[in-house]
Amino acid sequence: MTDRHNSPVHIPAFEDESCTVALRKQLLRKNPLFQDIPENAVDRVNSRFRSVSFEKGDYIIREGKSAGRFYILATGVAKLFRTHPDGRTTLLDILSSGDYCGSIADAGFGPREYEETVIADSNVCSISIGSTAFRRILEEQPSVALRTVDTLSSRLRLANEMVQQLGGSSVETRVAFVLLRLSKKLGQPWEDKILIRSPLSREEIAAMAGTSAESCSRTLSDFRRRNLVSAGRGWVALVDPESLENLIA
Amino acid sequence: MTDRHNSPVHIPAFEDESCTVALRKQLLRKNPLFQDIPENAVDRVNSRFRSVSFEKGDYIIREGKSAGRFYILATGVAKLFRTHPDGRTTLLDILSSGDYCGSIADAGFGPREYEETVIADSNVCSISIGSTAFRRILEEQPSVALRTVDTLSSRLRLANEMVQQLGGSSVETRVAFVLLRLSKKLGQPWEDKILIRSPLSREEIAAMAGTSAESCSRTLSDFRRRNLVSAGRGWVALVDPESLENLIA
DNA sequence: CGTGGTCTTGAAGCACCTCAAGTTCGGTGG
DNA sequence: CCACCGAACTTGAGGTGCTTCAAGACCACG
Repeated sequence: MTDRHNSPVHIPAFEDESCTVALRKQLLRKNPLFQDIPENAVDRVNSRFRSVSFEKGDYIIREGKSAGRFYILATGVAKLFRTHPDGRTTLLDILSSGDYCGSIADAGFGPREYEETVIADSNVCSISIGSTAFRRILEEQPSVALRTVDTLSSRLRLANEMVQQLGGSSVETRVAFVLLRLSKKLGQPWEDKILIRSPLSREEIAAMAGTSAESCSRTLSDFRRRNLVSAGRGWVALVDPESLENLIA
Repeated sequence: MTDRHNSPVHIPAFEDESCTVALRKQLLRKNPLFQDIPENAVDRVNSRFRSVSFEKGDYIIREGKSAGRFYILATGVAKLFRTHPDGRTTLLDILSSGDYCGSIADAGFGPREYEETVIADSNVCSISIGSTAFRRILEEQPSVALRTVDTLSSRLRLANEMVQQLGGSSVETRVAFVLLRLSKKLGQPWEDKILIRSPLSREEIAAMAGTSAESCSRTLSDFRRRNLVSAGRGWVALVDPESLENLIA
C-alpha cells in the first residue's frame, strides 16, 4: 500500500533553471567556499570558472577517466558513486546546488584518475575549473583555502559516520540513517512531512545503505506501518524524523 | 596452528624514542603538510606547536570532549575510533608517525566536540596546536593549506573506499582489505613477509572490518591455510600481498 | 486500456553472528 | 627454568538476519 492518492510525483524535483551569468555569480557568492572574500574577488574567481550543463543521465565525472577538473553544482541533482569490480555500485552521496565534485589535487599529487563517478540525476548546471587553476585560487585567497579545509573535514566526518553505520548496524538502522541524512540535505516541507527532493528508487536507497533493494523495500514498508515515513514510487518523505533519529541512537 | 616458533612478538613495535627538539623539527620538515615551505618558515611554525607525550592507553582526544586542538604524531601508534551508543566501537584508522588528528575547524564552524576518540596504542610523542593558531598558519602559508587540502582529500578517498567495502563485500574481502591497508601504512619487511607494525588483536581487526572477532579469526585461519598471511597473538604479517589484492578486485 | 518498470511480499538458502568450550601462548612468580 | 595463570585465539554448533529468487501487485506511461 503506497500512499497513492496524494503522491508528490508531480512536484518537479528541480525546475530547469537556466544557468545565467547572474545566477552563476550568485551561486558563487552563496557557496560556503567563497563566503568570506570581498565582492571583487568573487568576480575574479568567477571569471576563471566556466559553465557546463548536463542532461539527466549524463556523466559529469567518470571513474577511470583522467582527473583534473573541479565542479560546483549550480542547479539540479547528481549521484556520486563508486563501482565494484563486479559491477555493483555503492552510492556515496547525492549532490545538489552548492556541492562540488572532481579533483582538487594536482596532477602529480593524488591519483591521475577519478575514483568516483558522478551522473546527473536531473538536468544540471555546473561551473567548472581545472585543478591547477583552482589551486592557484586557494593560494591567492587563504580564506577560500580555509573554507575548503572545513568542507573537506565535514565531508570526512560524514564518511566516517557512514563507515561506523555500515560496519556495526542493522539494515533498519542504516536505512533510517540514510533517509535522515538525505532529508537534512534535500528535505523540503510538504504536507506536514519532509519530502526528499530527489528521485529516489529503492535500489538507490539500498545502494547507499549497503543492502539489497528488497530488504530496503521491506524496511520502508515497516516504517510506513509504524507511521515513520511516507513513500511511493521514486520518492520518500519523513513523517516522524525524531523517531527515526531514535532508531539510530 | 599459529606460527609459534618464530614469532615477532619481541620485535619492539615502537622504540621509546624521546621527543627531542631536534626530532620534533625533523618531524615537521618530513611531514607532508610542511614539505614545500622554506626552512625558516618551518622554524616559525615549529615554535607555535607544543610537545605532548602520552603513555600507552592514554586518551589523546576523546569523543564528546570540547574540540579545539590539532595533533601531529611524532612517534608511536594510536587508534582512532568512534563509539556506538550501545558501546560497540568502530576502528577507523591506526595513526602513526606523521599522521594527525583533532580538529582544524574553528570553534564556530564545525562541531564543538570531538566526534572521534584517539587512544595511544604505545607510548606516543606528539606535537599539538590550537585550531585557531593552526588556521593562522594556513592563512600565512598557502602551500601548507594546499597540502592540508590534499591530505584531507586523500583521507576522504580512503574513507569512501571503506564505505564501499563495508557496504558491498564479504567478510573475507573486508578483512583482506583492512590487512592490505594497514600493511601499506605500517608494513615492515620481516622474514620475507610484511609485518604490520602495530599490536593488532583479532578484536581490533574485526572492529575495522565491521565483523566479529570470531569471524575474523576464522578468516585469518583460512588465509593462513592458503599461505596468504602469518599471524599470531597480537600480530599479522602478509606473506602474499598480491593474492590478497586479487581477493578484493 | 495495455505495457513495462518499480515496488511488494513470500519462501528458501546462506553467510555471518552468537554462544560456548577448548587450546595456545606470553607473562609472572615460584 | 619451570609451572601456572589469564588472556587471546581457535573452532564448533546453532540460530538468525539478510540476500536471493520468484511471483504478483501497482502505477505512470503510452
